[in-house]
Amino acid sequence: MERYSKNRQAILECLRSTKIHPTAGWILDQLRPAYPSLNLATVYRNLIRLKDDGLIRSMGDIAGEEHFDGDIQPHAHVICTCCGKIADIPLTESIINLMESAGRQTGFEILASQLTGLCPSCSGSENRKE
Amino acid sequence: MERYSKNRQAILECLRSTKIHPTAGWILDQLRPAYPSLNLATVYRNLIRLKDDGLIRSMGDIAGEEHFDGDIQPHAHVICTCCGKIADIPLTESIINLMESAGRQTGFEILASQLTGLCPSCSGSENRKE
DNA sequence: ATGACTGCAAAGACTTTGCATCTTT
DNA sequence: AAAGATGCAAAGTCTTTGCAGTCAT
Repeated sequence: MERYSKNRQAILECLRSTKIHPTAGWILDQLRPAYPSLNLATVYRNLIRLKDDGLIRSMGDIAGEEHFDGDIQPHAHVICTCCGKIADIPLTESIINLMESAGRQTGFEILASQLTGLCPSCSGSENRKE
Repeated sequence: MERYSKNRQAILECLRSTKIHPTAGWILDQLRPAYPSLNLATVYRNLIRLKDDGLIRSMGDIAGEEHFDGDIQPHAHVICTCCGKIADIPLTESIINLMESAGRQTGFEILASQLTGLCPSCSGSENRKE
């Protein structure tokens, strides 16, 4: 069953050591120098595995690509729906309360809060894109 | 420039008349009976157009597909990261406050709040998926 | 040895694009 | 007639899968 894998370990560490919320491709790019034979399919497979094992979390698809997060503590993000930029926001008590009350209301087990909108750079341009 | 299009109008009305948050494919399925020649590419093109025009809003990719929302008022969703199920939650004052304060903190123009987690059906099974 | 893990290439799923044709103005 | 909108098919992205070879136990 569970078996050690240098690749998987590297992927997990890569994810834990960055503050950005990377995609499979970004992780591959990071690890390629040290693991020249590493393959994108392997990255995907291990990300799925790590996610299923609860060691990482997926942020879902953002701007067409799945983003992952090495921080599995409940926390919050702000995401630009235009360019995909992601910012962390501190997990205030009001957010925690919100997550809890929404969970009670809906029966969901709320794990993360993603506020979406337009980042400063997109806010001006995208509103009237053209 | 802007020109009337029966297809675009139908897509917009379809989106406004449903409470689910559909994908391009779902919209096509709905409209096919009345618009037999309607094409998926046309649906996509018009969704992009309507989104750029600010008449609809994208919820981003959920479970691999982009979902759209005919309700452009700021509001909140709960999304299951396992099966993609979407639930609306009433826009309470605490959520509004949260969105505003996050906006101030990050400089983003916050438009929606998406709480993610596991729905009741996935909560039991997915946690220990296997 | 055995079964998990990997690399590679092929296949999938959803979305976008090119182009000739049809519509709206 | 002119410019936008559409249908169809081809091309693009990102992701998953099949398979034979490799590695950890």
